[in-house]
Amino acid sequence: MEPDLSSSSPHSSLFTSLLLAGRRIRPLTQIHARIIISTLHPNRSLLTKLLTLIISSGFPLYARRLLPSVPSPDTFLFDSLIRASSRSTLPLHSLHFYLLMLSSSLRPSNYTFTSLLKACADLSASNLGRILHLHVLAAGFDLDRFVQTSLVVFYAKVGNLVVARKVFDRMPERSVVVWNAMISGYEQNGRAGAAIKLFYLMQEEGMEPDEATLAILLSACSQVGEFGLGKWIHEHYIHGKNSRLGVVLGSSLVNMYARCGHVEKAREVFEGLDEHNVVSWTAMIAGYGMHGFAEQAMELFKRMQLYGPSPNLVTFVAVLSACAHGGMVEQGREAFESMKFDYGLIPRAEHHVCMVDLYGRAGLLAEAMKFIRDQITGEPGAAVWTALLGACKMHKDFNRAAEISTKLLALEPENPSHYVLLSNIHALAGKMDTVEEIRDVMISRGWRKQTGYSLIEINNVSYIFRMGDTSNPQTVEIYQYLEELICRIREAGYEPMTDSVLHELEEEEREVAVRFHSEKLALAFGLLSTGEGTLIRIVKNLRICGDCHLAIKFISGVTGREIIVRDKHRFHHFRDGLCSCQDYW
DNA sequence: CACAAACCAC
Repeated sequence: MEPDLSSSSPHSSLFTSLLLAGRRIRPLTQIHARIIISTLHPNRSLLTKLLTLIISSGFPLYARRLLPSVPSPDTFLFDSLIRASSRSTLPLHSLHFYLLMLSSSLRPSNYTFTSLLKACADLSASNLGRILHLHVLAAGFDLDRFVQTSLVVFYAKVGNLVVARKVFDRMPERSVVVWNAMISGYEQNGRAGAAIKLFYLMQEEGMEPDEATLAILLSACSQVGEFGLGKWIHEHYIHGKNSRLGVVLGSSLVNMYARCGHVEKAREVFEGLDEHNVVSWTAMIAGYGMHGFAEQAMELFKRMQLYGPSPNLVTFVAVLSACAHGGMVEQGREAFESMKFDYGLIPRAEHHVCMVDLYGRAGLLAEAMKFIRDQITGEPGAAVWTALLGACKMHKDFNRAAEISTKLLALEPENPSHYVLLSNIHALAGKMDTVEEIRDVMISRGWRKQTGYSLIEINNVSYIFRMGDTSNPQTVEIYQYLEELICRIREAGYEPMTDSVLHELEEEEREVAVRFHSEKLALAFGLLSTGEGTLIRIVKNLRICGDCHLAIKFISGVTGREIIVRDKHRFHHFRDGLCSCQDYW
């Protein structure tokens, strides 16, 4: 008898049950039982659907046991299993199905490779993906647009931007999706400038950006503080197109405004959204947190708990770090307990780091140690020790610092930033011989310190300053004005903090006096170029140094200007001689 | 016959 697919057939009723069951393992096992006891011939497409759903519900091993019962397996069966695995929480199983597919002498299709490459991308399985690239070539799918796009995504995700770009450049036709993949690849790997440059190329080639392009670009703007472009995207593409602002772009905008220093504008966009989800709430809370506005962050978090969606792990990173930066120890502790007991979330390493930071910044170093002992199962990660070491530096607890740095260097002996931190601590302790030793080690390993720069935007034009910079046409005036400012703040009580700062290897070259640090130059230029009362915004790529922080506090006092500096970690709002970070950073 | 690639918060 021909299989009857009309609504009365038993196969069809099983199919309907499968669709109803969805990705829930219990109803799926019941359907499996019905198939076994029914007198029907096993039906391949029915079993394909069943196995796919079983994998999607997280039981790939169950599916593997069932697989031999599928009659005359075909490419579509394996493609479905590979695809379901690649999107599951256990993407590695897709490789197992691929090997079974090959050993069944079935030819892979272009669909096979898109899923496999996605699995490799998500697993950061760089070698495996490269081998699969060879399989793509051997199977003759290297000209398939979908496969090429997957290759771009894969190479970008594992950080091999050169090869990703090579595949991208060789594509005869590029969809908006592959443009987005390549731009996103740069952005994800910290190459925001390259991402923005590729977007300009995309425009030149007449390719229209879509929502995803804009979301990626807004992230790139956030990363480097390119407020001009971010604002232009908002006005030109989002506002200008008169389309309603969805929650995805809305969250990107909230993040962009906050990370470019416009936290009130971020709030305005947030309030204007028709729809809020956990991402938009989290973006706004994180925005307040990074500016040191812990009260506003906590107020919003309370509102979210009352009227918004359930906070997730990322929300708690934002909440805990806001508490840490605002010195709100008790509220942070409560939030951490609430996360576990009210929301059933299991804290991860990043939450532990926030808690250590919370106690550490507040000077409760013993409490931080106790937290590590009691709350962290297994060996704490390097990030936890880094946070604690930072706290030791802040509170000048050199004995504890020595103990912790031993653990840290044992865990990650090849991380240059640990050596920078250690060198700074020894400099603070006045152990200049050790500072020299550490510096020699860094030089011998060929570790180069990042050079610092500061960006300032005036009348929609960005200006960049490096230490001791003389490239600006107004250099003479800038340096003169800076000297004058320093005289004025010295009269107000400022004392340069040269000794410790000169040894901060991460900061600008120590050969150059602290007074020519890039943020001071940018600030002097900003004050000269703008009128009385204008807010000054500066973006710095590294952390602001202690001396610049002190000097800018005084400058905000003597000039009556409000100054916002974004450094590598957070924002500093200087006003009337004080900073929003409360000297905690 | 069907199935594919990019997209916001730390």
